[in-house]
Amino acid sequence: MERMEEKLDKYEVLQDLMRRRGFAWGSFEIYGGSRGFYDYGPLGATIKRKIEQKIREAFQREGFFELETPDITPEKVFIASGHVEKFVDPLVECRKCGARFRADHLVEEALGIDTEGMSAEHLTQLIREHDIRCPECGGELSDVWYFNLMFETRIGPYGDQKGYLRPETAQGIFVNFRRLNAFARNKLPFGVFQIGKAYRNEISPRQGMLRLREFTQAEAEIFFNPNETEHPHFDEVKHEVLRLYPIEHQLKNLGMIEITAEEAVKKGYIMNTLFAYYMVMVKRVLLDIGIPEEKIRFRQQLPEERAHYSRDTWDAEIHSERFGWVECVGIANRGDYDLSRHMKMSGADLTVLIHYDEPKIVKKLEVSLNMKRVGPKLKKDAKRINGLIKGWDEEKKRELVELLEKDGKVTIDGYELEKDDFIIKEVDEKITGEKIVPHVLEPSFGIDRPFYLLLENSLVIEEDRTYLKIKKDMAPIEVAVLPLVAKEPLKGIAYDIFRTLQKEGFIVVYDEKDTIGRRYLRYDEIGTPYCVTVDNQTPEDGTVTIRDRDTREQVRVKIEELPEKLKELIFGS
RNA sequence: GCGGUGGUAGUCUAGCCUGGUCUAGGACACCGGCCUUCCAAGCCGGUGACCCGGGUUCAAAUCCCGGCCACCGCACCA
Repeated sequence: MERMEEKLDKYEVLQDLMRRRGFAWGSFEIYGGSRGFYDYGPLGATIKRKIEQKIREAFQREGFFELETPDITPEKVFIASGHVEKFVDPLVECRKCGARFRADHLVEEALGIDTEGMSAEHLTQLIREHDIRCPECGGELSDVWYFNLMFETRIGPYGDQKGYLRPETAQGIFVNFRRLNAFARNKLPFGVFQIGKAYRNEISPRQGMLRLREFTQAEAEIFFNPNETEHPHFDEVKHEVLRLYPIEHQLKNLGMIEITAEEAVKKGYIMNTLFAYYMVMVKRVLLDIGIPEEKIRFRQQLPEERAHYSRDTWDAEIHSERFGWVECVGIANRGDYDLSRHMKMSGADLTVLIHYDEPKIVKKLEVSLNMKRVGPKLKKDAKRINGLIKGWDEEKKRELVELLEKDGKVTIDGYELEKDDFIIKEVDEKITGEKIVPHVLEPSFGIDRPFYLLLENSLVIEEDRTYLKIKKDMAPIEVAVLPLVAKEPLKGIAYDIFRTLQKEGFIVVYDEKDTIGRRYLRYDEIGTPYCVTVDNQTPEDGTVTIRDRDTREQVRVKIEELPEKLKELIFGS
């Protein structure tokens, strides 16, 4: 009970801190606010950019290409992607008590049947036929309607084209596949990423920043040959230990396991080294952002949890004192779902030619009519039937030849044809490669959730101070320069140091207000890792002190050495 | 969306039940000044609020209705 209060306390303290010191708060405050939207203040926006930058750098280290595509997207794209059909919940309302339910869940429960893909009309019909009633009050239920979680809009002044705000950034990458593939010079695998906004009209957003209607994602789509699922650099990461929570362990309540990436693949927990490689990458990015290792785990999604496009998904979850394990990154095997769907819908060729090491020589039957002989017989139909035969596949041609060998004749389209009516040749065909639809592995980072969880995990409440023990290079203000007292010559010297550090590229502030202790705590609270203090010794020997946020200890350094020293301390370089 | 509780300066809160004495009080924070030589010291001065919209009433922070937002429970979370 006491612990519960502490947790609530910490959450309250953090919410207060985020608002008061300019990290983040609910949007549109002066008009009463709107659920599911959050603003990033000056310090929050800085941290958010730093998180994005860490992810960007990680993707770039893998050689991925960055892309930027529109938020507003024509309907066709999401018909192809399945979002128009599948990104919906069938809802039903009780006419008596007004309670709302998932219609499919009610029907499944009442009749024990699979409702996957059923229309609203069908569900309504089933509810009427079997007189399914409100589980709360027994009242009559309304008709079923589908609620799509995408925000709709109209493109153009006459509303001629329907559009949606994208519910994921991924589709912008898939629809650009031909150009991206050309950019990659037709060579798999390659990765493309996009950092941008996505929108979901959540039925009931709650939990602060954890379920937003507009949020930022960093998604990478790795296009690979499904026959080549080994990552060439897996050796570099194979000893990394991952904390896994596989499906089976969830179903049988077996708890989590800690296992190296290599063992996880060997024992079949993770399907291949390609998948495992990117799980390690995701873990390292989260560590780089400053999430403590013990707060990270990978949970495999249960089949019924998976999105419509997913064959297998592992979520990187971060532990929150307040909310438990929170999904922050999804790593999904999307197979060829998206490219195949876009290929069908648009007619574009989204395949890649996979070259064989050596061209394959394949024996191939060429069968056609001997027009000289059959022409007079078939007259007008000769050309048509010839085309028909040429278009047959290998198997059908073989059958034809066998029949001719056996019977000496065959009937096609009402005409009886003899062996000599055909020209049959066996030729060698050189095949240089094979066209495949690439498969996709997708590590998809949320940005807002790690942002919140980074702050929550960084917040330290002590007897005499509350401070953000945020990873030093993630701090929104990296250095504060403080004259011990607001008097010359200390003020002037401090201000000069401030300008120098600013020009050196630090995010730095100058502050002379209030007593020194108060200022230290002011910067501790927003996570500033170092305060540079100009004291009475400074005018004498040109040294200042650097105070450490976490230990409160001070070291004295020469002013000229400050930029170098601070870079080393903050960025470790 | 449903039900419950709530919404007073940047933050926490007094006042609300029992309408007027509220020109809305306090603390912290913030701004200006004085003082101040290392971890939230002190003094002086200052800025700043009744969530929004209706209604009842001579009179509404206070009572009633609707909306919005927050928290809790339910439902939802591809």
